[in-house]
Amino acid sequence: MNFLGIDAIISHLFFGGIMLYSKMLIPTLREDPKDAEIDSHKLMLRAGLIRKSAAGLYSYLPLGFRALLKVTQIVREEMNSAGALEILPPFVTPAELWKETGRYDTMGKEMLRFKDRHDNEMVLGPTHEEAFTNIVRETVHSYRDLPVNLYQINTKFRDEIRPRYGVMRCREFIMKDAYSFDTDEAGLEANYQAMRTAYRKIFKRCGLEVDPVLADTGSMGGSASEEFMVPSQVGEELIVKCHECGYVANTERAVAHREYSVSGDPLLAIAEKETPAVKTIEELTAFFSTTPDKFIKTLVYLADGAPVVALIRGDMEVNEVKLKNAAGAVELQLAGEEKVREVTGAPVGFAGPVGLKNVRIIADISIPPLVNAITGANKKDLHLVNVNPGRDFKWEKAADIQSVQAGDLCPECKRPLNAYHGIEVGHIFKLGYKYTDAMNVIFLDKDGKEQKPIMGCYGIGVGRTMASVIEQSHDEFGIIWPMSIAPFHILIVPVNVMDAAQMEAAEKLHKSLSSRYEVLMDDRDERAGVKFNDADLIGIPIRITVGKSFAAEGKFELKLRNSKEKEFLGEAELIKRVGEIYENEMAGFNRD
RNA sequence: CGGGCUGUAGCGCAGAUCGGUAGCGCACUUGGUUCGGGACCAAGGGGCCGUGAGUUCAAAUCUCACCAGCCCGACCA
Repeated sequence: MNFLGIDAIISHLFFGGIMLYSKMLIPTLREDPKDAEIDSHKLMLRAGLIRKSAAGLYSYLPLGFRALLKVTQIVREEMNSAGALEILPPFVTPAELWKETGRYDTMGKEMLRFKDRHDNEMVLGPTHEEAFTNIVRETVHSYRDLPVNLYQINTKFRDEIRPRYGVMRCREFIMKDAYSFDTDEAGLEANYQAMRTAYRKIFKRCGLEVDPVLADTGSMGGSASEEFMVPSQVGEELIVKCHECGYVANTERAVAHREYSVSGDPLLAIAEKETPAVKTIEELTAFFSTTPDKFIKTLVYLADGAPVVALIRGDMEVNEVKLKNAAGAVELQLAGEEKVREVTGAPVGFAGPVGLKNVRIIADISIPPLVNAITGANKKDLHLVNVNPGRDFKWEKAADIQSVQAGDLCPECKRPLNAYHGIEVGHIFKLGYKYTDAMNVIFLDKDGKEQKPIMGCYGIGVGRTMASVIEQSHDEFGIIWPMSIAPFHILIVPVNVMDAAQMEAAEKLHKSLSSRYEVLMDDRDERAGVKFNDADLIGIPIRITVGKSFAAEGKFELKLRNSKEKEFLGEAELIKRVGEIYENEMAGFNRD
């Protein structure tokens, strides 16, 4: 074989050869499997792309595996051309690495730990910052070796509490993850932007519309971070977007523009007010005949086990991710009734910041400007009026801990924000020095001085990307694959395999098209209806039928999966037309 | 881990109230008729009724325990 480049070789290895439906394993299902809830999951099972082996564990069958490989190949090409280097580290990592950064204790149960026969502690990699940082620590010692951006396309395991939606959120999954190391922040910025651009190309080539949205950095740590979101009703993330100026952010970290008018009213004397069984903001608003923004809502949380009191204006909701970050906590949850009583001395509904002792208080930025506010008195059936922040209570920290919703104002241009659900298919982070510090990665700069590299990391859920494509591109009959990741480009359907002339023509066509395209031929002795229905289900973009029109006038029927039109063409015209369609579709994925 | 539900053939389900040793549709095998949108006829194969214990002459069915899976909440690509 000529040297064609790694990408061509990979394509050849996986996709070469003449493919017959009868020799494939495509176990299509007529009925929806009862466990599948969302369309992509149903269709992946029905079209014979995947089979489940246990909760959150799936096998990719031939058709699904081919599509998956197409996605990984696109990822690989774009990563390579962005200057990243592919490596293959082990899926199992020793616990010591995780202990170095402290994540062995902070990662939680989604990280599956086990011991080998020598009693060494091991981890099934849920992510690979430590492993990659370690490789760089061992191999990179000079600024001349930097920057590097290493990546893998490899199995990950996260012992999800609740796997669901098939391959969309499973426990074992394929992920592309890259880790960049730079000498300085400018270098990181360049790598980050290169990845951002590569990601847009990757998803575009997969036929997906994505939004890069501002995101929370979560347990990875770091400063800037963006998620690549596929808008979808089944998405598990809530995104707010401004159609005016383009501001897009995950609600976990979105901010809203708000006016905090400081009234010139004189501060009145604090006073108790009996409020028998009046607990919710709604009830209180009615009871005091005022508006919700006059109240200080007081919520008790447990941050890593210790109680934290969050204060927010009555007309707003606390965003727990923001609060968690403000509190510097790893885990955060609303405290139970007993804990509330313990901290405040009163039942739920009567908590307030005045007089609270020995507990951290985090106030939303909406709190300090309040004047003569109303809040719980930490006694049953009692509230306080004319409470003034600063005078009557203090707080450890004031931070933006408020939830942002559709209708709130854009922080950039002050127009109302819209909200939609999205599937997170990729995530890019600027990690900073978190890992290189913890693991003491050193290189010598030009002046021979010891420095630490600055890191970024960049992930793509490969299986999830594939599922998102199906979620976004299907109809009542089945999958509609984009040409770029379809398991085959062309499906040839001889209607009657017993008809020698038809079969001969179909085989000849199969041979001549196979040199340039991936062609599957449905040579099964099945009725036309069965073949057409399976064809629609598995969603190959180009369908060529050899049947009636061939018998009558020697013409092939050309139909595209994404259209209802049929064309009837002789062989030469057909081949030309297929070429046009293919080239045109593929070019479309690369256009800006 | 909390709340709700389900485990019977490869898939979808019935049978359970009323205990008597398992059935339907699809899929599968064979033969025939059919043949452009999930055909028909005939004959077949396939089940430790999730696991274990208990009650009983007898358990898919009643009791208890366990296991697994699904849905709703906290984790995330």
